[in-house]
Amino acid sequence: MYLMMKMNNKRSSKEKLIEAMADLLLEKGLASTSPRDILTRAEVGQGSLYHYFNGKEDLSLHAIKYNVEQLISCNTSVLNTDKNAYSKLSDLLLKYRNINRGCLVGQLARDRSIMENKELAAEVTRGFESMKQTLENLIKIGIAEGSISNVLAPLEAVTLIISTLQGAYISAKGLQDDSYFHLTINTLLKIFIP
Amino acid sequence: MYLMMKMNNKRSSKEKLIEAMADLLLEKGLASTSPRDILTRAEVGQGSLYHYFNGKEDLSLHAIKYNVEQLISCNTSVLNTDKNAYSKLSDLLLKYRNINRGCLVGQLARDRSIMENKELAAEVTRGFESMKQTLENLIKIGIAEGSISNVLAPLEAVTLIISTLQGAYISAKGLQDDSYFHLTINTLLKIFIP
DNA sequence: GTCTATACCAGGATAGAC
DNA sequence: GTCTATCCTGGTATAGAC
Repeated sequence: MYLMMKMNNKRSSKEKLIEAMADLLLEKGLASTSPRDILTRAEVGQGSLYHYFNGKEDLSLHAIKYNVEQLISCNTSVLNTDKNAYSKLSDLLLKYRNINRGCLVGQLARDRSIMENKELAAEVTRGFESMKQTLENLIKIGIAEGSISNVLAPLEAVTLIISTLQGAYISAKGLQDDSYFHLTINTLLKIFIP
Repeated sequence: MYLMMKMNNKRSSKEKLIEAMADLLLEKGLASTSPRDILTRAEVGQGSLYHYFNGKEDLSLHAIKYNVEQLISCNTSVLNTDKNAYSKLSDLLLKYRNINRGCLVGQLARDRSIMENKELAAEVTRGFESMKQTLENLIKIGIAEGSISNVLAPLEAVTLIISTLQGAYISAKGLQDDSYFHLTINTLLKIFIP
């Protein structure tokens, strides 16, 4: 019965609001997203927003958590394959990545309005930490099994990977040429070929 | 006489406005910077803003140009030393870089309001192209003189460097730990040791 | 050129009916 | 729970005096 509710594709107004906001945070950012935008996207009335949440920032917290969970579950599904560590790394950096939408947590970290709010920032940091932990484990396994080069220590490798991934979106944006995203990631991967 | 004016530290209202806006774009971004913010920072009255410029976005264009010129002249001064190419690369990535202010052009590329305006975006892209060209020349010289490793082709190297630099700011922000900025840059530099 | 006053609109939230 | 009406504030720009 409870499962039925979750599986039902008729989402509640509350869910619609969270998902709409989660999208909008990636698309327009917190400051530029107005209540109007949210209501239009969610297809619910204004009453619902203020019934379920204490305003925009409160809804943001739920939306950010939603995005972080999405990222984590996405990463988990990549890890649960039987490829070698290097292939998994490649998948993490290229699969499920939409250059227009940007990184699920990176976009949030770049949002000043979000990072200026301690509560919201903490949630974003949780996402980054998770990503970092996931990558660190993966690198260690890769080095052990020989599919990933050991030129860099795991922590160095992880730091480089996360930064480069985040920056790849920005370079592509700044140069106004999306091909730089893939060029960057492919170059990055090259470094880890044993 | 004309030089006198330029050397005079009594800046004109117009210059004050451009410099104030240039700062604010890095600090708060375009959308979150209001005319009030600008006037306060520039210490000029409201009349001046609309006398010299056609509103906020027009002023932004001048401010962005100002920042791009700053970056270029900054880079030029690093290149005009007699260190080897590797040392210059290291200086470019670490000197004159303020983690709180962010990259002079990277911050602008991350600003949606800026990049949505074709004219403003073009100026930001000019800054990126300049950075890219500067680095590419430097890498080629470094490879030729033997101070920079040739494991990566110049274009690959440049792409990786720019992306990683930009992403380093974001990782530090997302993880809420500035030490990741330097860890990232130092790891990046390691790759280019011959 | 610079100032003050004014106007207008949008963001964000509240109140009370249904 | 959801809707509509209303309200307050601040961003942005204009007008006209000096």
